Amino acid sequence: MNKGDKKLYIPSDIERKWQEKWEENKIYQPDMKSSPKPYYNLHMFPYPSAEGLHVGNVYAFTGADIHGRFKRMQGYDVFQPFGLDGFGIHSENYALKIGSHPMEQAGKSENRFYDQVKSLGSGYDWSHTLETYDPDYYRWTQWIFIELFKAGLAYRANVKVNWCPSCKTVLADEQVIDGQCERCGSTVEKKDLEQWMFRITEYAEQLLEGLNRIDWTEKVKVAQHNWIGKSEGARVIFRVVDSSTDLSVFTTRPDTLYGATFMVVSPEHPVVERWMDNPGVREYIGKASLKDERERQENKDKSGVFSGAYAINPINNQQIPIWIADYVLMSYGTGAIMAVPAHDQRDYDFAREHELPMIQVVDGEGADLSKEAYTGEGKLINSGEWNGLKVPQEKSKAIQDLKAKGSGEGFVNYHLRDWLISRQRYWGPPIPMIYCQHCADEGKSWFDTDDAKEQKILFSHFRKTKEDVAGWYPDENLPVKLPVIDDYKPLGTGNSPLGNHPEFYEATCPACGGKAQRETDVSDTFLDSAWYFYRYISTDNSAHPWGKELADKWLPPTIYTGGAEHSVLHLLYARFVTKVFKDLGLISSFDEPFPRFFAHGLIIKDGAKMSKSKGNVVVPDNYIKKLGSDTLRTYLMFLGPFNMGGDFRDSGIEGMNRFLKRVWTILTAQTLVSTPLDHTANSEMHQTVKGVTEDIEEFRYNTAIAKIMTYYNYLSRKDEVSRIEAKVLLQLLAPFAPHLTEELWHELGFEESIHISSWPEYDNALIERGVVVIAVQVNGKLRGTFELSAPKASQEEVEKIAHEDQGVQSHLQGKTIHKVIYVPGKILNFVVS
RNA sequence: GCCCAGGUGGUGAAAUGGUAGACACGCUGGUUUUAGGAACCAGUGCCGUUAAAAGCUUGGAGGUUCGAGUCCUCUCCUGGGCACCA
Repeated sequence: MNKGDKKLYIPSDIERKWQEKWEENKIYQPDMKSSPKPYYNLHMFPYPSAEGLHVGNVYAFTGADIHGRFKRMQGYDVFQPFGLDGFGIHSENYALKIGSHPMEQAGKSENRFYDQVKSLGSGYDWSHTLETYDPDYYRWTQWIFIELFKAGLAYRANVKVNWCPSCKTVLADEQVIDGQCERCGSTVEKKDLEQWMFRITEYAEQLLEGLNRIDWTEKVKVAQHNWIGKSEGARVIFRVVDSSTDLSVFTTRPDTLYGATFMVVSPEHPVVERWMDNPGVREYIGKASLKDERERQENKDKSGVFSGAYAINPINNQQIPIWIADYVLMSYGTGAIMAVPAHDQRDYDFAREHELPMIQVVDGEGADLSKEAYTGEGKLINSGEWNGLKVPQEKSKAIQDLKAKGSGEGFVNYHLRDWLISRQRYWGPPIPMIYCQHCADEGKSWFDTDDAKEQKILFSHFRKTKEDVAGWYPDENLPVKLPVIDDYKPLGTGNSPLGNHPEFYEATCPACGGKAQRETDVSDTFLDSAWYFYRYISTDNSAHPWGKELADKWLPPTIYTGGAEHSVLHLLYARFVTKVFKDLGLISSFDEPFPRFFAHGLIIKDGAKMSKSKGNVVVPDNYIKKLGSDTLRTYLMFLGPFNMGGDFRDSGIEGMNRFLKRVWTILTAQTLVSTPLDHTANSEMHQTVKGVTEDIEEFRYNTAIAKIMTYYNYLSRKDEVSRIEAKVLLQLLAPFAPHLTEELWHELGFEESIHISSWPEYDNALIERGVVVIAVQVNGKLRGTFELSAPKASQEEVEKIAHEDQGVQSHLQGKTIHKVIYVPGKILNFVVS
């Protein structure tokens, strides 16, 4: 290369070219069957927004791609797939909005999205793509539903669902924000509907325990921990006076039972029905049900009504009144509580409001019941034989006594609820179940069939579900295809649009052969995304969702990267499904899907989250066209640590483009020499390799890039750059700027791709510098520095030189030196007075 | 209220307890260019100064240490999540 044949860096000239070459040469396609060092580099697959690729997507994909490229150069057989999470309410709404059929729209979005992603130049294996709306994919989603059903983990229940009166549809919990519809802002109502549920609560303990064994971003683990929300306490049974009914409550403080002066049940509690005609009850229930979710959450006032009934406190046989109040939620615990106003602030407030008695049973420091409830620790008083117990430490004594009396037991309650899987929507995988009224009338279900008895089912283990599925049979002729219908708009009747299509729902009962009906709901799209990473490894397998042999080799994914916004839902569902697979024997070697998960940060724009409504969404296309994908990628990674995200600014991206141009120039505009490196050059190079290697390993891409820049700055000041220096510079930069480095790599004369070349090694021995700078401090303040050409010099020698320094001298003058601290090769501190 | 994550120049940010501000952006001056842009060179925490020196500086207050952005205690502020969870 001579100055004469200088060529300019024009990204559009090289990026497409290399992308095609890479695909042609299959450099990102490991041999799934025989790769000796499998490394499954997974990142969260996106929802293919019709607006196209978002710069936040680019950030997430690039961060994962850099990791993959780095591992590939380190000799791993990196499998990095890409796919689309295309089913769901977002896509459907968009289709509705623009008046195009979701299925048609999916095809368009798919093409556009794949094109855009390809223009990023990431190292994906494009022969293993998947889309959740592809029948070849969702047939297995349906298969999984059936597997869960057979295990007794899918059941039907009447539940309160979120209902948006304006959009006339059911919403998922995650689509309700502060009690309002995320799209139109209407206040969400509750509606009773019979729905399919997954018994995720059966796995609450396992899901909690597993968190201890996985290497995840800490805050995500904490979020899951809180979501599962384990609390340990007791279940206590209260007899209702003059009735054969019992009221069971959950409490974390059974030790304060002597202080229970009344009970409170939720207005939705079934027991309330029998008190409806007592004074004020019907009126209160009516008022409470008028309050919407939001009011109930926001108004923390303590309204309530006396039910007219009394209960017996099992520990002292005292009669206490039963109240009905909406501060007790039907959805947590048993929907009824024992109120201990002296030691629970909410009960305290309620007692004050309604002039109910209060008995202090815990005596501790700072207790002042005239002001507030005392919730701290202390000794029991007014508690009969429990007096003197240290609580809450010794609360197990209370549980023991309750158990002995037969009026309670230790109990663990979880915040986690079962997973509501039904959606009355069109754009999702149909739930593959068939319902037979005839069988239902006879109380029969699939669990009574010979089929069921033949299959080794776990039903007995998960008991209590059978009655919830009477009349239901799985349809194993998969896929149950989603038909193309024109009236796919949500009905708002609690029925899916498929419910208007007899040609879809009419079926034959697999058991009695009579007329039966297909389920017309589709499943939650979180089910699609709970297992997609299993499918990637064998997208063309038509006999099994993933294939045992490949699963043993490639699963679980070596690393998973994605946004922390999926901390709870997606990541929890995937863990649940995996644990079920393990219990069903579908997988054998692991029970956690993501042994390592790294949560990346969020890209914001001018200090604010990007959103369509704010009009500050950055679309990457133009940047790629104008400056190239390499510039955009490297710029995004330079913004800050990958786990922190960053603020997108136009001015910064130009700067990154200039840096890449300079790299281009230094390697094309001068002749590379092949003379051996001197001591300094070696030290600089090995130091850089070490630093960059360690930074990439830890996802500190920003400092890795800074170190590459520093190295470039060093090279640019040298009279001549050697071939080995150029080679290393390109290799270190290759994961960030794959096209530019590939082009220059070939200019250097290499035949094979830089991306499958071996990552440079470093030698610690060569890093040591010949000259070090020693900082001299007096009483901890910097007073001078000097160069030391013998880094191993003794303290005396160093002190001697330090004394010669003018600045140091002036601060030592007239002072007594008490102590000298020397950190070899770094710092010398005189302690004087 | 509870739980996370953060507070460092004009900006994004760096710093195994050891020279705070690496690396960039921006800005200033210069070279080059018909001009603009680009490229290259020099400078750039604050205060001060012709230039230095001295002084100040990691939200605030204490503490440990020869030495603290970093460790400890208290406190203020910002962002995010959960929230009448019994």
